[in-house]
Amino acid sequence: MTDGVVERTRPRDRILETAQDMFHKHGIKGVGVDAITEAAGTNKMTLYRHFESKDELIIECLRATAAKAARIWDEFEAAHPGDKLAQLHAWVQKASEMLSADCRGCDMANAAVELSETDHPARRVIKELKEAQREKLVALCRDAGVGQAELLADTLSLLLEGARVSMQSVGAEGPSAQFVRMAEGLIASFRAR
Amino acid sequence: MTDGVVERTRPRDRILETAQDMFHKHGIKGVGVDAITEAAGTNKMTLYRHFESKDELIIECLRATAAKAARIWDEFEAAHPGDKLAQLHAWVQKASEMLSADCRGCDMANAAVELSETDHPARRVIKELKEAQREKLVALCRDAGVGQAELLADTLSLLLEGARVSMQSVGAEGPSAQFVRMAEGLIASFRAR
DNA sequence: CTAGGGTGTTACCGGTCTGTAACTTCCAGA
DNA sequence: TCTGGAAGTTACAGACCGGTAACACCCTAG
Repeated sequence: MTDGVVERTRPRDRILETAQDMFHKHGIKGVGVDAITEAAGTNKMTLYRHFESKDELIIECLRATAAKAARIWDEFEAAHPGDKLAQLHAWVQKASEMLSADCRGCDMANAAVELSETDHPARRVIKELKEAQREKLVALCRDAGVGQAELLADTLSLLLEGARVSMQSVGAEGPSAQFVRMAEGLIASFRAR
Repeated sequence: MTDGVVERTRPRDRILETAQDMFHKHGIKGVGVDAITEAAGTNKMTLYRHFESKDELIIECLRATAAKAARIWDEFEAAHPGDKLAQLHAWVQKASEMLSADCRGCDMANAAVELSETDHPARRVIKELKEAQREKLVALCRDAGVGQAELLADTLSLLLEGARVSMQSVGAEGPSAQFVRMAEGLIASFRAR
């Protein structure tokens, strides 16, 4: 009925995709494994045959989400081959599009907030994935010919991270509405030096 | 023994203070009312005589935290009476000090992430408190003689919000380490126009 | 046709959660 | 000294949680 993911895919894939969606919408601690398996059209035993624990499932979801995000970078390269500055502007554009009205923020950042135990197994994965994203943006800024590429990349990172969390507390009409203006202003300012 | 808040204060005050601390450290969904009352040196019945539900306690905690934050603004005025630009720099300084190694971020933003249900009673409170903070920063920027005060205030807001969530995912050595440089650069840039 | 692995089903374990009931204890103020 | 309200205590309800055991099923590869 309302499932949508039940089709002829393997249970493991359905669980992974459903869990990603539900973790994103309702938060990690807001979703139980029972609810995930039911929405995925399967059952708890099958989940535990493929994932040794809920924590393991969380980690796999984060990896899958990061992999999806990484694919977007390929689109930038495909749309503007070799033109790194255009790709940087495309990044700003894409980022602003993710700030839609019902934005629930970055899954990795949200997970870091929810999983407050410093020794939670997902934390090191989050750190790794976030650092990889950071290096990508730094490289893009550098290849776009910007001086102080690290500083620009870090500033843009914080702006986006802040916009995504700000949306959840004050909504889309808050400070995050000005994200494109801020980001483009920063890029212009850094390029002028 | 390890309590520290037990003293001769009223149970309601001890519960409120303890709950603020524990919600901040472990997250809202990561702390049960039993744990709060035990740490506060009281019991569950007393909690429910003073707060009609956990949600109500959450809201009171957020209000108390916001009230504490508001008091910091008075310190700025006391330290630099009438000098709004100096107060703005003091804000940057104070903000960066909050980005210490074990920073757990903004309680309101964290709550917004954790309480994903859009109709949760705490959500409207979070929005109100965050909007009040925003207006304060806008007024400070304007009174400091900055053109486009709203844009500067919103940019600084997003930067800080981003820095606080970034700390939780990648740690203090990540992008948030450059917060002061970014903020001061922005202020200088806006003032130059 | 048959064997076996992936899957579904049901029931259960021990623990935790919010919230309540009924009763006792304590202490301050009259 | 008496009294009334605040606070503590114990027990419990009802729900949900992550995770497991035992068993039935079905479909495909040989």
